[in-house]
Amino acid sequence: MQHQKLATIEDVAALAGVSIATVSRAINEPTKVADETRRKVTEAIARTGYTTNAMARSLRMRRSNMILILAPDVGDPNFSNILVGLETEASKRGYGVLIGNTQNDPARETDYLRFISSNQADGLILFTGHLPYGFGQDGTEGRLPPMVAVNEPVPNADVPYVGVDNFEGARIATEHLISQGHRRIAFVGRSGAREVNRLREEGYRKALAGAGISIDPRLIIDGDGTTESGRAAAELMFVRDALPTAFFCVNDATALGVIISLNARHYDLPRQFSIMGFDDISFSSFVTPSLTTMKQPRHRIGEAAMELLLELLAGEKPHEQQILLRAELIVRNSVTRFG
Amino acid sequence: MQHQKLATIEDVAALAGVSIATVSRAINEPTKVADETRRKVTEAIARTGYTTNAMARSLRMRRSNMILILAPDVGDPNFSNILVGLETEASKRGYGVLIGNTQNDPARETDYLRFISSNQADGLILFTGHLPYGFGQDGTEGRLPPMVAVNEPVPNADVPYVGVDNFEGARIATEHLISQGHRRIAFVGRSGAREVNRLREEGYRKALAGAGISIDPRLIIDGDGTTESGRAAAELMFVRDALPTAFFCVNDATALGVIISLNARHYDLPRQFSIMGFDDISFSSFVTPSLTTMKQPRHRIGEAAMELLLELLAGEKPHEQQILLRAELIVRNSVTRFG
DNA sequence: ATCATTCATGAAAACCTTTACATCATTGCA
DNA sequence: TGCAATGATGTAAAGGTTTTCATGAATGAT
Repeated sequence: MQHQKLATIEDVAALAGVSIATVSRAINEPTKVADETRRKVTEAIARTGYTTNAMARSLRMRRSNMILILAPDVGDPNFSNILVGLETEASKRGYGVLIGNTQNDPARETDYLRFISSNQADGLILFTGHLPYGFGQDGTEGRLPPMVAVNEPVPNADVPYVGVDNFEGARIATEHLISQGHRRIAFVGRSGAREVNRLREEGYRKALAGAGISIDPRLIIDGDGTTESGRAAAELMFVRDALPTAFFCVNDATALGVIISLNARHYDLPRQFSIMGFDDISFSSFVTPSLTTMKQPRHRIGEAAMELLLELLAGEKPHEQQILLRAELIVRNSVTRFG
Repeated sequence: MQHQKLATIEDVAALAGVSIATVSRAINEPTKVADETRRKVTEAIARTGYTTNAMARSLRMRRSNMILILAPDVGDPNFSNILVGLETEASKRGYGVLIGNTQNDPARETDYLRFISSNQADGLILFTGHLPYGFGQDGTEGRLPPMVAVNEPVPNADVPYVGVDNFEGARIATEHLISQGHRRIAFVGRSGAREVNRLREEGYRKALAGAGISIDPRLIIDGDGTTESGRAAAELMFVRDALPTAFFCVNDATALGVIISLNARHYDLPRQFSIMGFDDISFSSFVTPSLTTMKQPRHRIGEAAMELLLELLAGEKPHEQQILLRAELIVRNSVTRFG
């Protein structure tokens, strides 16, 4: 350990000729200390290069000023942009962020809980859509640490949630297609398992109902949100021979799959088919045709979630149990007028 | 603070009828304790739900088992994939990772150093390409904490480095173009500032020299690695009217810009121009034409860097001061035979 | 002048571990 | 049997803060 011994609060106290209590106060509650003493302390700190030992402080105060972020896939671009918002807000308030990549592995989820139970983290941001395995079981219910769910809500547990308004966004997206004259609109990416997909499907249905368009079940295709599932879904439509004039895809990754499939079949996009995505991930503007989609305010989502969590940590009752941010329609080239 | 008071080592000791020292040993050095006592302790731990307080332990042991990762842009896809490797390896060895988004802001970099100086992190992974502002100045040189640079080497400081072999990768990429019959090959993305760009340009030059092709300075264009810079570079070539048959781009983002520009001018790719990238970021396979590129072993880079850092922390001399991993040629559709 | 407040400071406890050292019992060997 | 060596456990110190409570000085009011 090359790290030579660091100055402690005692060194500062000695140099300033005061007690350690005074030094501590001079740092944390400057008004409670006489001007002159404060000056001496400040100088002593500068001279010794003192910086307070976070471990000792955390031990004493029983809080670490750390937030644990649990995500199934840290590499996911949708995640990493929200992370920026989370980190920005946390660091602004003096908190650090610890990240845990769970890969949906129960063992890893449980393992990460040690950060909470050992006081290494004060709160939790959850991207997983469920309580970490090991929580909420065996009556430990009451002990849940402060936490906020992002992106995927947590069913059957009242965990505050921050995310985009999927229902409303999907409705707007579908209405945009309708406004362009489309009436046979497919929904690609139905899923019983994922809440997000379900909400987007609801929005889609709502828009169609609102326009008096009846739903053709053959135009609703399952998918898990991957590019591959989008490709497969498009292929399936050709097999079934029930074709839409527009595809509303549950997310951009899926939309990309649809585009790849249609391009491979040498259709002229968007003249022959319109495609609408959801998310606005980075490459959506680069695909050909560039993707018309609903943009998630990712940075803002991260900020809002962290704000909410910090409120919780401060002991305040959260303003609201759920914050839904609006998605914004981004018009590019993949949707065009029909008829 | 709903968190009811947690069990301490004393509670366990009392329940097991032993001293706290014995409990500590039973946990950390099980062999040093009699079988029977160990059993009693284990049971007491289970009964109390005890988990050791990381703060107290860290305070005492003067190490936090945390690694701080400093990156200019946490949202960057190239970063986030390496992060997965870093995190995987760290968590395997019982370390947590703390992330700091510096945005190249000196103030933020300095701020993050408090994690190091306050013992909240034992080591540092650096993506920034330079020592954090506030380090290495004023003779504090000797105090540098254990750290490893990733992606961007740190000039003028012997910081161990892990990254892809940019020179060799660029050479292989360029040779691939040459092998396809290209002789007028542009290099897009020269930069005086970025070491990575410089190395890739060197590899490019080496390959041309090796094939006895003289370099046309008009085919070497500046760029900062963004998609926009790629677009601008392509446009510039048309203005200059010195056209290549193939573009070797310093990275995939740049290549994408070139493709966008050429597509906009309605060239038939790859028939009229070949494009080669570097990095293999996620959307490279989805662009039209899909991008032939050099794939960075991102996950492996993360793992190797973390391994190296943990070795350093364990006090071992690192095997090597620099680990260069090979980039792999990924052949897709953007490069085709010329002539 | 007296007394109650207020203000600035200090002493010491508490936060929860790990570990050096001491103690005592047991074992092994001559 | 006697003594050294080994093994298991306990006591107490140390790690560096924050904060309660006590103390004493200074201020203000009567």
